[in-house]
Amino acid sequence: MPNPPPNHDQATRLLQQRGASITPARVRVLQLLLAADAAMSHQALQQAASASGQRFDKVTLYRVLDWLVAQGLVHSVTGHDRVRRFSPMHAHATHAHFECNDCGRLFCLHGKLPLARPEIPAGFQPDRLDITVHGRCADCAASAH
Amino acid sequence: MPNPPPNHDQATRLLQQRGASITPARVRVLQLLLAADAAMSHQALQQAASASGQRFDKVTLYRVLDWLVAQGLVHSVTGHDRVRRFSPMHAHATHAHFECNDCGRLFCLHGKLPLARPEIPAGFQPDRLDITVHGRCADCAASAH
DNA sequence: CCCTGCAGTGCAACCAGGTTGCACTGCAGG
DNA sequence: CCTGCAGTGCAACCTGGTTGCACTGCAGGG
Repeated sequence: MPNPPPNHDQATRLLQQRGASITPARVRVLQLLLAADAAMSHQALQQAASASGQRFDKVTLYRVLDWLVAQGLVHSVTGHDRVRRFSPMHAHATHAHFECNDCGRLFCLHGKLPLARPEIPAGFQPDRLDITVHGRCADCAASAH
Repeated sequence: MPNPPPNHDQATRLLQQRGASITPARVRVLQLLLAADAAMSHQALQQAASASGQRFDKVTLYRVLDWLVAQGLVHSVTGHDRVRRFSPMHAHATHAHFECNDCGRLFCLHGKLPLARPEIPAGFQPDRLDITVHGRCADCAASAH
């Protein structure tokens, strides 16, 4: 590797910007999330971390993730398998997700969105809009052709 | 009450249309769902049923619900509290949901929708679109004003 | 230098939604 | 009457997630 650690730096920088204490668990989790192409479940994170030699307790992971979400650095999505998955919060106001029917993976879609809202009954106060597209991800579509 | 049971008839009729065996559990569950103004969790269903004198095992409920979903009579939504909630499937192709941040209840929105799709990366095969509006339901908004 | 306090971590027990395996019931058909 | 099968109930189980508590390491104050 020609240059310093990949998104380790970015992860550390993001944490520093928050003025928060920089612990190995936080750096590693954020780093993994930044490198991932799909949202990661707590379990995937634990495996990925321990595969690279850093073993964290699941409680530590949950707490780190809660903390990251509270800091606004990460957001969580619950798929229909009832498992929370996490991915780094990029700077788009509203964004959609894609959930694969076959492998269950969850991706963030970055394209811009149709911003029309559905009709809301009287008295309801809308706040945020979640859009999830279900279907087949590129990998599953390819392997099933 | 002037006329025969409320949506008991409707529930029975729907089941008959499917040519399926009509069991007390199926009728009662469908009846409760038809009467509800918000999507019901399995737990809420169990309580509601046993409050009206019909006690069902939770396994029975899960199976009845699975069956109803498979029949297309009911659909399930998973809120961010990771609990599945069920509501009768009406005849709208796409429809949105409203999830209350305060009480966690889930409502189906019946109005028509903006049908534009977000941009999908190459290779992905979209299939179905889920839209969930988060915010405060009428009750919670009123009691918090 | 020791004492205190506190954030982060790990371990173990726990909780709740959901599933599985199996035995029981009731009914239709031969 | 026997057989088969759908529906139901019970109990054990699985898993994602939470809670309580003890341990560690470090910063700040005497």
